[in-house]
Amino acid sequence: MAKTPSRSRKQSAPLDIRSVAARAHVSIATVSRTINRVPTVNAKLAKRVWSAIQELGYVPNTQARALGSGRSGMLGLVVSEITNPFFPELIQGFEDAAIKSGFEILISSTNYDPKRMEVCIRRLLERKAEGVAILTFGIEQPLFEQLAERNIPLVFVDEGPDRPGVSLLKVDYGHGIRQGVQHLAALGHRQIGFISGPMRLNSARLRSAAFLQALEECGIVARPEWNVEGDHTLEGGIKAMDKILESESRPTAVMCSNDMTAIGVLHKAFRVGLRVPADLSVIGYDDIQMARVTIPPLTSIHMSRVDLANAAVNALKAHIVEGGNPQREYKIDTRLVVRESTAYPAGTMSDLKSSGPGAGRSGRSS
Amino acid sequence: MAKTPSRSRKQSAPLDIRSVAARAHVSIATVSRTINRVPTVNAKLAKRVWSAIQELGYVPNTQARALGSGRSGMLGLVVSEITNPFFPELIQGFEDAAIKSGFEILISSTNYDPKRMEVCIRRLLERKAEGVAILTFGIEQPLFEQLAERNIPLVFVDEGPDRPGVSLLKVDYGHGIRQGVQHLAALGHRQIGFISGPMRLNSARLRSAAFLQALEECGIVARPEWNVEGDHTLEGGIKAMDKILESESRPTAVMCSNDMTAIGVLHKAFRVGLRVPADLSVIGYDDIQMARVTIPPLTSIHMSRVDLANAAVNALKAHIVEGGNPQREYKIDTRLVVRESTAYPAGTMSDLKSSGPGAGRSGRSS
DNA sequence: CGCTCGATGGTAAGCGTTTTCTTCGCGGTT
DNA sequence: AACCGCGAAGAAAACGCTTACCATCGAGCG
Repeated sequence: MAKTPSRSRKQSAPLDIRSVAARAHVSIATVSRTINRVPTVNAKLAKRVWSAIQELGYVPNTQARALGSGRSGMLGLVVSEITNPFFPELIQGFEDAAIKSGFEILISSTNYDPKRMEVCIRRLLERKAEGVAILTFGIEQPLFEQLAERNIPLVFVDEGPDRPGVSLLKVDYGHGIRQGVQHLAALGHRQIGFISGPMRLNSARLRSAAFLQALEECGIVARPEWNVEGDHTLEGGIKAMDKILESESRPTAVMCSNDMTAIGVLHKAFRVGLRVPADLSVIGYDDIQMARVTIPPLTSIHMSRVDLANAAVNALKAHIVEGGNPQREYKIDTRLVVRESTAYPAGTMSDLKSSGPGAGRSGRSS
Repeated sequence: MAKTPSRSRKQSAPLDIRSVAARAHVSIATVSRTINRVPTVNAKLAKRVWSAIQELGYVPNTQARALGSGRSGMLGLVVSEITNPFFPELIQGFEDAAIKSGFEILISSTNYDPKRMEVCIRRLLERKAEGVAILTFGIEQPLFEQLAERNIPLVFVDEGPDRPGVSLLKVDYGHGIRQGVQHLAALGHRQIGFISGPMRLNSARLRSAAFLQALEECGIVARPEWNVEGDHTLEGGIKAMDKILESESRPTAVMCSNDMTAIGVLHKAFRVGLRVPADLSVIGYDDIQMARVTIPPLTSIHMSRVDLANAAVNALKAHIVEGGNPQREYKIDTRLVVRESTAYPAGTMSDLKSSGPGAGRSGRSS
């Protein structure tokens, strides 16, 4: 296959569409049409063009393409922090979905920093993203006004401005959380704590609210001192657990607003010698991959990254390619995944083997 | 001036450089120069231009810019899999460094899939990346020939083709691994296993080799049945540990080629009731954030993502902006971080409290 | 006082595509 | 046989910006 004349040292040929045209003895218009698979080009010519492309090793210039066509073919994806395992999984899904729909993606992570966020937005604007998914689970919406004003299709999680072009991914936090609380209640827990995410994120507020409601539905009274604000990080989980342990009595179970927090809690429990789940049951949220291998494996509420990503891409695509006034909201559901960080509270492991949905193994407490 | 008045009617303003020029009563050249901070523009004019930009909310079109200037301002970053926590941390660092140097980044993850890799490369080519860092720790170099042929500055880890424009990040695996082995040896371990990464990755081979050498240096004999190939994933770690446990005797310590593997090992140990570090010491590699909160916290060999990222960006920058024939290799060092997954092997915790570098707490073995 | 020179700002020629508009060739009507 | 229509390919005009080159103008100098 060594077709390169081996002497192609310096800049040699510009290697643009023109050279392909010359090589194939057609006009550049025909080359362009061929590349874009316009059906009207004669099969014979097309073949010549493809060969020329092959032989020359020609690669079209995306920038020029975008400029000429006015279409960048890019979707923006804004996430909060790439180092939280939840997001890479989400990014992966988004990328797959985007590629499947013929788009490329532009990733930006804001690190919860408004300044960075502005930079992100500017970049998306400059690069002429055709649609942007803001999956930060936050409320920095005002910042995205610039995008909305330019009529760029947007998709937010939970809530966003009511404008044409803006879609919403409505996560049903309630369902999973209710399942979680019921699971704990069925196991016999009555003392349940909650570590929320940063309350400026509405996803965190919604989860917190869902928790309180579920608690109430189960007839359990919430104890404010066991309801502490975390920040969705490992350290935040540790600190929050610290706080909970400071209160005079401690809960028999703790539910967390995300898995990183829960892993922090697991760690803290380990530090202070609390056995999980014998002495303390822990439930996470998100069900990241790591949850399967924590010690013990973490019972968590699953929120599908793939569903989320697909919904986001579909929402954007609906606006970009189909146009019109498509569906505005997309439901994302959540569900409890029982593993081994939850069990009967200590001293309760009587003989109610029958109850407790899915809590097969119980505590290895004495 | 107004030679194309028929325009102003259509869909609002085109909001291009022209409109800014008009608003500021200067030529588009001046606007361009102002934006690019060419020093020869009169301060007064510049100010007018900036105001106009501000008032109009003008945002330059990157594609047009790239096309006009022939500079895309993009650096490509190719990683293996974004869902392995090591990489997001690396990406973060790379992005920060790139931005600091005035570049934007284009991320591609290959998922170890040659086909995906080709797509990545094509994308980098199409987008005219000015330099590409291939931080996959693998050996898919042949695939990157296309980039090299087009004289795009490249940076590889460990080894790469000896061409002008190609830089190498030489990771000193030996140092950290030797420290790790010595640490284990000092604790009294003589039965040490190793779980490698996929052997097609040369980083994995190098680590494995470094381990064997360090072992020899310490006068410990390697046991083939304890030296198994993993794949740098959680599941891989679990499976590999499975295999090790199948052998008739088991090692008192296991070293892993990365932290994910080690976490898998921790999990497996938990499953079969082996206490870490009392019954089994475990050492990871990479020192990802998660290593601090595993149970027990993981002793690991630290390889700085930030150093790696900075070196990569610097290497590329050296070629792109400085040109010439800059430094080809960049050293990245590694070092042991002792946490709590390593201790005296069971039955050895005599009274040698003094020895054992940093192994303060020993097993809580009986 | 006329001339040259150095700053500055403007004009216009690209950059590599897409896409509209033309042109051209050809088979079918009348 | 002249004419139409039609489909396919070419010519050329954007696309929004950068930048080489040129024009202008005030100032310094002989």
